[in-house]
Amino acid sequence: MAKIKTSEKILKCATRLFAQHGYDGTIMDDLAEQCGVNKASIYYHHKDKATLYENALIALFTPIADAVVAAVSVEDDPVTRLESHIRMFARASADNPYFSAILMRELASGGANMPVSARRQMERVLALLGETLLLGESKNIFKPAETLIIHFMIVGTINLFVTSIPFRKSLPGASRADQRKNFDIESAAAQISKIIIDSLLLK
Amino acid sequence: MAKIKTSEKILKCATRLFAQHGYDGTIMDDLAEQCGVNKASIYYHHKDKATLYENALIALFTPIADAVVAAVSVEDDPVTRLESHIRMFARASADNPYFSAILMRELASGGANMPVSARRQMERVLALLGETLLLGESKNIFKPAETLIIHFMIVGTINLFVTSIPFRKSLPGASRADQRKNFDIESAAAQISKIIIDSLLLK
Amino acid sequence: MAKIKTSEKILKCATRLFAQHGYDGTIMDDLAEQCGVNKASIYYHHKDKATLYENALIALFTPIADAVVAAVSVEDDPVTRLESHIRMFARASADNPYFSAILMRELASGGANMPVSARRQMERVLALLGETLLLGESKNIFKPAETLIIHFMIVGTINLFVTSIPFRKSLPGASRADQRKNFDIESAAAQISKIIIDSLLLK
Amino acid sequence: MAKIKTSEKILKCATRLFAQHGYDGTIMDDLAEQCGVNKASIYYHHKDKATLYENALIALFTPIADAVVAAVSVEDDPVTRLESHIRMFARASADNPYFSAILMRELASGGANMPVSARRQMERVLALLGETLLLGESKNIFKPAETLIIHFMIVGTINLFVTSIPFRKSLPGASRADQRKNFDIESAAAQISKIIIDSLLLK
DNA sequence: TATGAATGAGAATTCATTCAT
DNA sequence: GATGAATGAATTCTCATTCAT
Repeated sequence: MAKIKTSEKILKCATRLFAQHGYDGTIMDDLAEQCGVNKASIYYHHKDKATLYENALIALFTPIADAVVAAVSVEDDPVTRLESHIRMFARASADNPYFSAILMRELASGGANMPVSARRQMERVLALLGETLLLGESKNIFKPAETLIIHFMIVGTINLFVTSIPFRKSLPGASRADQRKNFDIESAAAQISKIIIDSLLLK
Repeated sequence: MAKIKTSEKILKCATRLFAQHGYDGTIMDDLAEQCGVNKASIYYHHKDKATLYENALIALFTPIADAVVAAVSVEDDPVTRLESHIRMFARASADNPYFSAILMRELASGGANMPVSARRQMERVLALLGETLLLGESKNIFKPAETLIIHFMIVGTINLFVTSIPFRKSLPGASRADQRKNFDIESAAAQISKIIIDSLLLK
Repeated sequence: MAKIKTSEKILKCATRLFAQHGYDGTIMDDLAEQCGVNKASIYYHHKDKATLYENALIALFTPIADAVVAAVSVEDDPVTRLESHIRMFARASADNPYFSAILMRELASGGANMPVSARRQMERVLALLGETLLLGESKNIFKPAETLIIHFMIVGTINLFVTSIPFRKSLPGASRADQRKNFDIESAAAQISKIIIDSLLLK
Repeated sequence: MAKIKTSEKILKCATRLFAQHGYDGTIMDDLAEQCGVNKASIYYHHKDKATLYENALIALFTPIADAVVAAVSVEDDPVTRLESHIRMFARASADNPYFSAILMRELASGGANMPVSARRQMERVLALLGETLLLGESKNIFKPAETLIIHFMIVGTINLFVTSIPFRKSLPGASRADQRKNFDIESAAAQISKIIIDSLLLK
C-alpha cells in the first residue's frame, strides 16, 4: 500500500487552497495544518510559496491541455473536432474543479503573473481551436469566425458553470430532473456545443 | 470646480486595486499612497478593509445592473431585448473594466463572500434575461433554453474579453483592422449576440 | 435654567471613564461620543489628555479631603475624631464612586504619575489622621500605633468595599437585610471604626 | 544549567509590565524588548495580548491562594488560623509584589474583566476566611462578623502596604528602625492581625 | 465655541521564511 | 525527512492631536 508522498499531499492540498482563496489569500500556516504536515516541510519540498504555486499550476493545467489535444487531434471532421474540444475541456474542468477557479483568478489579473508553463498550456488549447476553425472554413463547413471570441465563449461559460456548482447546490433545490440538467457537465457541454456550432455552420 | 470628496477618491482607487490584485492582494498602505490620502483617512471614511470592499462593490455593481435593466425593459421584441441585454452588459463592462475582474474573482470563490447587495445586482440581470427568454418562447420566436447557461455564456465571454484586453494589447500587434476587431467591445457584443440568437431562433 | 457648561460635562464624563478603564484604557473618541461633544471640543476645553486627567483628579480629590478635614477638625475627642474621619471618608468615597477606583489605580502604579495636586489631598488626610492618633496617645486613650498602617486599613478597606459594590450587586442576591448590610456604606464605616478603635483603646 | 523556557520568560516579564502599567498601558513592543525575545515569539507562545494577560494572572494568583490555603487548613485554632491567613497572604503578596498591583487594578475595574480562573483563586481565599470566622464563632471565641469586611480589610491593607513600598522608600528616609517598621511585611502582618483579632475576640 | 476631516506616530497582529535539532 | 521554535518585514488598524471652517 503505497503511502502518498508528502510532496504530493502538499501539492494537492495547496491546489485546493489556491483555488478557494487565491494566491494572496492562501496562508502557509493554514496549508500546513490542512495538509497535516509541518510548515517547514512545505519549504523543504517546494522551496517557497511562489514555487509551490507554480508547481500546483503545472500539475493542474498540463493534463487538461493534454486531454483536449489528445481527443481532438485524432478527429478529422471539423464539427466532431469542435464537439470533442468543448466536451473534453468541460469534462476536464469538471473533474478538477480547482482548475476553473484558478484560471479565472489568473485571467482576472490579466494573466500577468501566471507561470509561463501554465500559460503555454492554455495557448496549446487556443491554437488547437484555431486549427479546427480554419479547417472548417477551408472545407466550407464553417463561416469565418474570431477564434478568440469562440475560445472565450467556451472557457468563460464552462468556468462559470463549474465554479458556480457549489453555490447553486446550496440554493433551495429544484426537482431531480432540474438537478441533473443544472449540474451535469456533459449536458452543459452539449448545449454550448450546439449553440456555437449552430452559429458557425454555413446555411 | 468642485473638489472630489476624499471618500469617493478612496473608493475609486480601491476599486482599481481590488480589481488588479484581489481582496487579499490589496494593501491598505499602497491604497493610501496611490490615493494620495492618509492611511487613517481610509479608516475614517470606510471603517475597515472589508467595509471598504463592500462599498466598492456596491458602487460598482449597481449602475451596471441599472443600465442593463433600463435598456432592456423598454423593449418588447425578444430579439431586440436580448441584443440590448448583451450590448448594454458588454458596454457597461468595458466602460468599467474593474467590474469584470472583480466579478471573476468573486465567482472563482463561488460568490460566497460577495456582499449581498452586490449579489442582488447580478440576480437582477439574471432574472431579466429569464424574462426575455420566456417572452421569446411564448411568442414562438425562441426555442426553450437554459437561462443559466445563456447567462454564463454572456457573462463569461464578456468577462474574458474585457479582462484580457490589456494583456492582448501587450502582444506583438497585428494590423489596425485586427486591433479594432479584437478590442472593440461593440463588435464583440454583436458577435456574441449573433451566436446566441442564431442558436435560439426557431427555424 | 443654567445649561451645564461643556467643560464640566466633559470633566464629569472623563472622570467616569478614567475610573472605569484607567488612563491608558480611556479613549478620547469614546469620551467624545459618551459626552455628546465633538472630539475637538475636548481639546479646546482641556488642552490634552494628561491635562484633562489632572483636572479630573483635582476636581475629584479636593472636595473629599475638604469634607474629611472639615468634619474632623471641629472635634476634640480622639475617638469622635477617628469615627468622623472614617465615616466622612467612607461617605465621600461612596458618594463619588469614581474616587476609589481612580485612587486604587494610582496606588497600584505606586502613585508615581499622580498629579501633585491630587497627591497633596491624600497627604492632608493622612496628616489629619496622624494628629488624631497623637492626640489620643497624649490623652492616654490610644495605644501607640503606626499612622500609615491605620491609614492603609481605612483607605484600603473602603476602596475595596466601594469598588466591589457593582460586582457584588450582580451576584445572585441575598435577602433585603443582607443587601443593606453589604452595600450600606454607613454600616461598613461603623464596623471599620469599631474594629480599629477597639484595637487602639488602652485597656 | 537548564535554560529558562521562552514561554516562561515572557510570562514573567509580562507580569511585571502588567503590574506596572496595567493592561492597556503595557505595550507588546516594549515587552518583547524587555524580554529579549522577538515580538512574534510572544504571539507564538501566548496567542494574543488578552491570552497572555490571562496566563500571567493564572500563574500569579494560583500559588498565592495555594500557599494561604495550605498554611491555614492544617490549623485548628481559629486565632491561629486567622493569624496564619493574614501572615501567609501578606508574605505571598510581598514575595510577589506584582500580585498586589494587578489585583488592585482588577478590583478598580470591579473585577469584571478578570479571567475566571484568577477570580476563582480569590474566592478560595475568601471562602477559607469565612470558614475560620465561623469556626471561631461556633467555639465562642469570636464575635459574629462580616466575612467580606474582614477580607477587604486584610486584602485592602496589605495591597496598599505592598504597592506603596517603592514610593515610600523614595521619600526622605527616617531611621533604620523606622525603615524596618515601615517596610517589614511580617511586622505589618502582625499589626493587622492584632487589630483584627483584638476586635473579634469575645470579651 | 463647535465640528467634520485630516494625519503621524504608534500598536497589535500576521506571515513567509529559516534554523537547530 | 520531519519538527518546534524563532524572526524580520510587513500589514491592518488605532489613537491622540490638529486644522480649516
